[in-house]
Amino acid sequence: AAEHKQLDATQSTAESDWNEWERSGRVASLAVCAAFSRYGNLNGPPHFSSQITKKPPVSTAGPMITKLIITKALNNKGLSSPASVAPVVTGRVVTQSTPVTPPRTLTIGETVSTVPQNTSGNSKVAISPLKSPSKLTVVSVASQSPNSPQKSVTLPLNVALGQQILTVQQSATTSPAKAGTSQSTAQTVKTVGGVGPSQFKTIIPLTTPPNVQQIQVPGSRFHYVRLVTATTGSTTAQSGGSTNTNPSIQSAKPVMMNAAVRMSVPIIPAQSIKQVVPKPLMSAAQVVTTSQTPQRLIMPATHLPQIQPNLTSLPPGTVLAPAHGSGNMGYAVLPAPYVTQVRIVPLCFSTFSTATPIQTQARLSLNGLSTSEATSRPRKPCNCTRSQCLKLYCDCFANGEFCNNCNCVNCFNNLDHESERLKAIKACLDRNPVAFKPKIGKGKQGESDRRHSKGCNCKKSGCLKNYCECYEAKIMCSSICKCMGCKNFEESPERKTLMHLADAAEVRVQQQTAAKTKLSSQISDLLTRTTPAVISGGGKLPYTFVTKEVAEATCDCLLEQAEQAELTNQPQAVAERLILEEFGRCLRRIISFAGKAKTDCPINC
DNA sequence: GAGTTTGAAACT
DNA sequence: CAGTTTCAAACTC
Repeated sequence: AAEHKQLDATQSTAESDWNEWERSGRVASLAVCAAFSRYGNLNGPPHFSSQITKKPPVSTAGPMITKLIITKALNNKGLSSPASVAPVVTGRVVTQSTPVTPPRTLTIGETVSTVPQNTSGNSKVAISPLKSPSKLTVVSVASQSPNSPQKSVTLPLNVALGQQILTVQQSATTSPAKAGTSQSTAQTVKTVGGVGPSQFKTIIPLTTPPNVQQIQVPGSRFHYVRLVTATTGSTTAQSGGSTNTNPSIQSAKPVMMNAAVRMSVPIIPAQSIKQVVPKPLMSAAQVVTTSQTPQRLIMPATHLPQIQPNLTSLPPGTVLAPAHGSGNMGYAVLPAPYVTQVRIVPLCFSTFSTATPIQTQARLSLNGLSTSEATSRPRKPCNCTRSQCLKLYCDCFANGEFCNNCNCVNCFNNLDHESERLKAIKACLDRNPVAFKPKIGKGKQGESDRRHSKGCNCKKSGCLKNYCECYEAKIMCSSICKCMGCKNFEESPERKTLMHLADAAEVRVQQQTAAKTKLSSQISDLLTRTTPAVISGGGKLPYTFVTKEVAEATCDCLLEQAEQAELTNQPQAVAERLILEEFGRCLRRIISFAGKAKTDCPINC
């Protein structure tokens, strides 16, 4: 309670910026994934492990914390069984034997439980995409107890908005005997706020120190946070759990993003992770209702603006008390950038120790790429030299991000200087409670255009250079600007000229980029295809004629054979033979034309 | 790449 | 709150 009071004192001056945080995409789009336990083995790339920087995993006999990853569009590759997908219904906690029922909206304090029939000891958590309900990913996990029932949880991530509020908690002391009758043995999914299924947030319990991993997703400008919480001190988890009867659980594939967003989320056994969440900016907390119970984080699944007003109006740091009878947990709301920072070290170095501090922080493996390589929201590296990156001069700091791959000198904007960083954040908020609020927001009510929240103060640039924050944000100056000689208004001819020039330049850059890419591809292709051309008497070998077009045509032929075989219900062996024969014919044709080309072209072109 | 200009942030 | 200083990005050469 005392802590809450303190939080209240510091945050009470801050306006409710939650919506702004979300609008800016700086609040964690919370990735949810589920139910890790001592036997959990959501295996990501085996050579990676999150490095906990502050606290080791805590063994607890208390309520099991379920780890969730809400992802965007997903595919269902890596499913242990297609059957796991079919019965999945969003919005419910279901057992594998639970028949399909429509999603429903749950309210805080409400517990929806299903009675597990199966006590195989494995849980399956189906994770639905944020925006595409048509694709699901099921991540196999194991429950804490080897005897705990098999479950599937499908998170009702919304089709269009993906605003979800979910709480998933699971009893740690599930026994098979009780599993069939007790609600405490079932996972509980709560939708806070009691709104329609289109709007949710994600609530992650914090009863044990969760490990939060910040994930940057290619193609997404949102931050994702993955929570991985150690639930027991058992060391058997890393060996995969001897009592796990479902081998597929051991081999669950990383969650894959589909379409443009392809991301492999390495999911690591909780026990192998030695990471804790850096303390959130608790000085900015606000106690809504006091509670002596553990706190939880509330983080939105996406940044989308149409979020539940009753929750989104809460400022970061808000602590919510639970509804009576809903369990003994409070909730805290905070912006993701101040939640955590991730460190990943290869397992080959060490699983638990010797963090490689800054170099590896905030990098997660995304299909083999580090986030710095894969992120689609490139942030310019800062070059701060004197501010230690702890003042708003630093763009990274101002954006609530840790410095990563920057060129800064004497940087304190990292986990190694977390206390200084938190002090600096507090100082900034003391000076300006909305210091971290995006400067570019919606205008007044009724105004659809974006506008600078404070307005600019330009004097010499005419607000037509990037010195001007309005111009830089590609918005026009407004009445609240105090600029002099402003030319950044709708009818300004200078502005129009600049815009045209900028557009033309952008087109040129795109064209050049495309040309470079094509050229690079062609060179690469040429290098791989022509290397052996000098042998064999100076003539090109036939396979050097396998151009992309030829390869595609060949594939078409093979596919056609496959389809024919399928249509005529040929056995697989026959189908394979047909395809191989077709492949042989294709090769013969290529060789034949290659020979002709050699004959026809005396200069060996 | 070095030096200059600019305006926001920080300070007084 | 206004004036000044500091700072890092934008810009120019």
